[in-house]
Amino acid sequence: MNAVAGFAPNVLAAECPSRQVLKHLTSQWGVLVMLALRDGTQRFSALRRRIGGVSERMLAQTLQVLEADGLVLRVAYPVVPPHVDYALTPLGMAAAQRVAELTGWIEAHLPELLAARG
Amino acid sequence: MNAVAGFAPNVLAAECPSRQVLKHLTSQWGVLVMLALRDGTQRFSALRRRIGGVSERMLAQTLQVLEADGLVLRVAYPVVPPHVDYALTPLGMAAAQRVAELTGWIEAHLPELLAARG
DNA sequence: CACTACACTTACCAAAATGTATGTACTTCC
DNA sequence: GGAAGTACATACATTTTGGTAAGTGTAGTG
Repeated sequence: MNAVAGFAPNVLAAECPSRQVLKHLTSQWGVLVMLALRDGTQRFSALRRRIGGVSERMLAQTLQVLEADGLVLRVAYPVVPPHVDYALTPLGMAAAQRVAELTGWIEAHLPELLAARG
Repeated sequence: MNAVAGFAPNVLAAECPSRQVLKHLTSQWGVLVMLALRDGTQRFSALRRRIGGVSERMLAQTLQVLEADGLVLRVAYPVVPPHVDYALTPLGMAAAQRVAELTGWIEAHLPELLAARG
């Protein structure tokens, strides 16, 4: 399939660039941002209210990282007061689905998980 | 289904206990440990060699947290030199599957993800 | 008999993640 | 006209995370 194969990405390898993306996607706020954005385009402050406990600083930073990875799309309207929309790119939607499956599983099995704490 | 319903776990809520589990599973080394353990029971030092870049300290710590969550099973044989086996519990296997789907997706779409960096 | 392997633990330190507080420029609401 | 909302940036402090190095006790390996 890949004409320029010869290497296969592997997250278990320390030098593999996939590690970086993994870190971004599985960062504390990265996960929650992706999740929140699954419901569609939202503004910065809406996201902030939606994601419990996130600070402005962390939300801004996380969105920038995710945008740089091509997972999140940022659209700023040059108006006052500022208006900026955030949404998932097609790539981001695919990633967010996997993230949602993980978090969904956690939520569904939380009783069992908590029961493990003797 | 749930006789004692009245609350639904939601990772977007700051106080929800699911947040803790999420943090453990998506921690830098947590992800990789779960992934590595999918191949079956392994010993500490084998895991250490398998997971690129992990230190003894972090591996030990991560395994303990995952064990406390009921995701990883630790079996120590009282022999000298020490022999300890680590494996996924049934719960852990289910979780690891979701984790693997996420990392698998990242690995598969790494070219596109890296291309986003202009 | 020195050395390595095993599966850790502990102490110490550096680096990264994160929170808090503040400022911005302007507009709408009360 | 004072307050709140908007989407951040920036400086500073703190918390968390992670690395390094050393120690443990015994047994097999050269």
